[in-house]
Amino acid sequence: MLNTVKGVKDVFDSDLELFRFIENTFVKISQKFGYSEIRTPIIEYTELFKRGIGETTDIVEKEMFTMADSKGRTISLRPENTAGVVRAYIEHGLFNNAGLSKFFYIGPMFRRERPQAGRLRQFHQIGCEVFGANSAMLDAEVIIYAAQLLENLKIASANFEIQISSVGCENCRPQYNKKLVDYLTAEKNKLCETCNIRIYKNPLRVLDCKEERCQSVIVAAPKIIENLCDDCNIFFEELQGFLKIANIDYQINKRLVRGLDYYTGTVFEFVCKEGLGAQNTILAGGRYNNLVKQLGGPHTPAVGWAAGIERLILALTNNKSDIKNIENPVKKIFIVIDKTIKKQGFEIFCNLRNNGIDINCDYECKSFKSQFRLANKLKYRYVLILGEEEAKNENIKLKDFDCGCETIIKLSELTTKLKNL
RNA sequence: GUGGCUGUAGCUCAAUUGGUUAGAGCGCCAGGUUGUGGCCCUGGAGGCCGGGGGUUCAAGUCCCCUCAGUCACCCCA
Repeated sequence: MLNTVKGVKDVFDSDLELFRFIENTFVKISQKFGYSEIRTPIIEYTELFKRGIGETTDIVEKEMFTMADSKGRTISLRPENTAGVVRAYIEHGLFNNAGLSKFFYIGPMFRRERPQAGRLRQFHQIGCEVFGANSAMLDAEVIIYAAQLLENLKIASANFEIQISSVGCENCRPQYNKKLVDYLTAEKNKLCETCNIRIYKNPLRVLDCKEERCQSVIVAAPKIIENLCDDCNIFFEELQGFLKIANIDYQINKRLVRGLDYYTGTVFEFVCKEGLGAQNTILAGGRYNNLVKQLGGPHTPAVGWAAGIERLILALTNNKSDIKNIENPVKKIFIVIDKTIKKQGFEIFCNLRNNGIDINCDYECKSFKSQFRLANKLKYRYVLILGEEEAKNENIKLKDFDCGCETIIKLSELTTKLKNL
């Protein structure tokens, strides 16, 4: 039997309802916050991700789906969307537009990882990117925007924690990096194997290690947040002030590290407290002031975040009572047609639909019993009955399943009667 | 990429120490008189027991490989 590719999923029925609920909610809030949608291609030249995300990151090093096109250039399925949006921003000269560029996006991303709870090879993200301002006020707004999204998705704030930090800028990060590497090198025999490699490859990530033996070293390690330059310190203080004004509860996580190279300054994560297993970050992002320039555009400060739709679904199906808030369209009219008068039946069916009535039937004109059973199973409330008698008398019977009562309606009055139900 | 657990009808699961035509519940389809749902009865369809190889007189059951799912590591949304 043919089945789906490993780590990907078909989405339908109630899962799809949840997808739509999240996407629709996100679009609504995005408009409120002044964001406009951008849709970039799912494939990009591999080089974009190498230069954007960082050549030594795990994502680029071993998780991308990459293939050669017929002319020998390599293209990859996007593993995230920031690089693509930045590329579009530069390619279309959007930096010439007045004011900020505020984008939101929705779409599939691809990463070749071993699937597990909250982690798929094709997963879906919603996210945003804002270009053109280096401002703590903006960073605060971006976090408020995310918090409001979760609130509207009915994910209780008690269920997640907002962690913030700063990873410094081009002025303070190199100095800190050196300090950290010196410290880690001195303590290297206390560290686990992978961390010993990390010291040289990506020292910041050591701080994120969960190995027992590394913990004592990590606790005493110099923290970037305590080694920021004046500008970064002021910026981070300012951000916290704005968050307080907006009544956003947050925690400073001194060990917060993002896995993508492009982050500078503010970073944050929304971490779910329970129910998501090991993959408990539902939303994450930060500032990346150098990426636009690095990819060939003018120096343009920027900030953004992304959230995994599948993880949001896990988070919101945790407290099941809240899912009821998703409105289901009420199914109303089902028409039962006698098989001897299919033609009249089909004509009435089409007319009603053309007149804006939501109507369904079984298309096979099976036994009345069977048609009624189907209408009931599909949760219709009203059933129109078109039998030989009704057809002869130019009328039709309407049955209300709720009360079981039936009324006869003249065909000429049918549409208006149904509209008033 | 590494490790643990799992893999029997559409779904949730049974199947004694290896032993005949692999079962149940739910779901699906049909019928329970002549044109009527929900409850209830009756009947029916539907399984290469994930795939391949091996041990055995005999394998859903034991062994190996493989694929998939799942959880964790790792990484990240």
